[in-house]
Amino acid sequence: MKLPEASNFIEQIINEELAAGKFEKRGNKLQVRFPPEPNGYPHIGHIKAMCINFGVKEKYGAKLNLRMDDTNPAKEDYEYVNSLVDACKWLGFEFDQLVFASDYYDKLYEIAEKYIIDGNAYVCDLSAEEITATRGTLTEAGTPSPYRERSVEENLRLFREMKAGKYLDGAKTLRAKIDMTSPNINMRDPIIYRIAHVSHYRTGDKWCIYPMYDFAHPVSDAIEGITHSLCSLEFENHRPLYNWFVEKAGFEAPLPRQIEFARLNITNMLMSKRYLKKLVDEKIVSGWDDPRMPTVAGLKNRGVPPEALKKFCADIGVAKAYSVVSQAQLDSCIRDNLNENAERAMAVLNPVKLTVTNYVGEEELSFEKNPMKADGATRDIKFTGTVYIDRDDFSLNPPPKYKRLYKGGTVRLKSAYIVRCDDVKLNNEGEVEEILCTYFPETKSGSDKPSEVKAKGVVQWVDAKYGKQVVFKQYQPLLKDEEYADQDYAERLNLDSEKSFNGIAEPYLAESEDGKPFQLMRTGYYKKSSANGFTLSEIVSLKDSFNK
RNA sequence: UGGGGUGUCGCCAAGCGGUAAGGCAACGGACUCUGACUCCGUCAUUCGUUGGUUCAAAUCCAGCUACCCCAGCCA
Repeated sequence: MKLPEASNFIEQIINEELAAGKFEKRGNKLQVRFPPEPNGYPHIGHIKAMCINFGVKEKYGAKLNLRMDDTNPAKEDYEYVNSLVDACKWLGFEFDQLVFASDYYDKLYEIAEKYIIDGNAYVCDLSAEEITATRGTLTEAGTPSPYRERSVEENLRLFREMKAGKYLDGAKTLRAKIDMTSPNINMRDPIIYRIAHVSHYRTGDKWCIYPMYDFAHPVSDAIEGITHSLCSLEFENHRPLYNWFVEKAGFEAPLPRQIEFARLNITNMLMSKRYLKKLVDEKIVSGWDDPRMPTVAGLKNRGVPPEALKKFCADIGVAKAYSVVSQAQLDSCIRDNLNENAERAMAVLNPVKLTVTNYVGEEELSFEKNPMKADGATRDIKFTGTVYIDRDDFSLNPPPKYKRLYKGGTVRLKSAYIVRCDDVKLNNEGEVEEILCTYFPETKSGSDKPSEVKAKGVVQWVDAKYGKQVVFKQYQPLLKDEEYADQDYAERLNLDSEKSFNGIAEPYLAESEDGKPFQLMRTGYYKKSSANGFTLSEIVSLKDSFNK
């Protein structure tokens, strides 16, 4: 059998198993799953998990189910399952089936009865507080529940009564009979079913008992025939329990294997669901798709190409070491993709008038749509000699090596002409009101003739007559706020209260008629120290363009 | 103080007993009608630490140390 080249330790494990013939019985057909709980919108952390799972699907021709781990009716809703499905679609990930843990409720119930019959589970009358108290601590063993030795018949009767709705929430639980003295606290008779008279978004009021994750997840995996159950590091301690539930349920080999990897952290980006939900609920942001959100919807809204996110995930790799990836690495992937694919437009965010005093009339100039594409596609832009340039592109006191415009200096108006600044009009406050220039006809963009006149810099401009004015919606950056951010978590992400986080410092967004996004790339900063090249905040979705 | 994990360049991360890949960042320089892009060059005698095994160790063994996870009827 020819094995694909493993690109991470998980695939390495898979290759070893394949080589050992572990899956021959099932024709070496593998199966994985992406199992979010539909209780929030997926964020960039989910994308990493998707890339890992869909990566196995693509590399090994495995089957992949998108499974909603919906075992806690209190938090889940269709709004979230839709957001999860949308995220997969947008990222171009095709799953084989959309399944729900709640599809398995009947089967899960049957297996729970089997545990009882086999003497592996019992109904416990202890209250939540009592269970906590008897569970022991990290260093002390727990004590067995007084209900631990009930007969199979009694357990079965009680469990059926639980299901029938005879008891109040919290009155009883079904517990796995494992080992109250286990050093692994997860093995100290964990709860399998709890009573909750809560309506479920899919099963309605059919059930008043709901399975716990620790039981439902491994068994769902086994039911589906999952071979590799990939999850994040915090479930490592649950693995023995995962195996216990699968084995005691009586499934046949090859049994699903849980493999854990480190979840994604990015500097200056807070991704905890609790935090994001709070931002949405308290209307700090416009919604889950606010462009400042690290959600898939937010990223999409911001103009981030899905391919850039996949590239990012491929670049950062998969490992078990706790890590915080620098946001610069994400930005780099986005920039690369945008630079390659985005159509260009010129825009000025902070306009100042520039008049070419020796220019009369108007003409059409050719503007390259994307200098990275070899097709030479252009669009026409009009020039009348009166334009706006960005205030940052002119200086009254030019520092050394300044490459843009200043009095007496020259600069090229991109795609147009080289101009020389002759004079500047100031207003009462001493601010620049108008820049007066002379242009050099022979320097017209595209002309082959070498000109005497040279310009070191190039600036963007917008024609005063034909340029479109767009109202930018400028978002306030989200700042670290004790009220919204988990302090410890924030500290680990190197959050600096002085700086904005969640990826955007100054997002400018504008709506257009055709909804087609344009990428605005500002020219670099003079000061290399602050940013050599643009940062993410300078590449924004411009849903309209100037001089279009 | 119990158990489970992890420690390789500023940040990710390969490496799996034969003498430290790659990406991001940074720094030089070339080029440029976006100070971008592109290009070329620099960037770990050293792999948490101390010992041991070996002709040979980041890789094997032992001790130490740091950090992360676990005591929800959440996932």
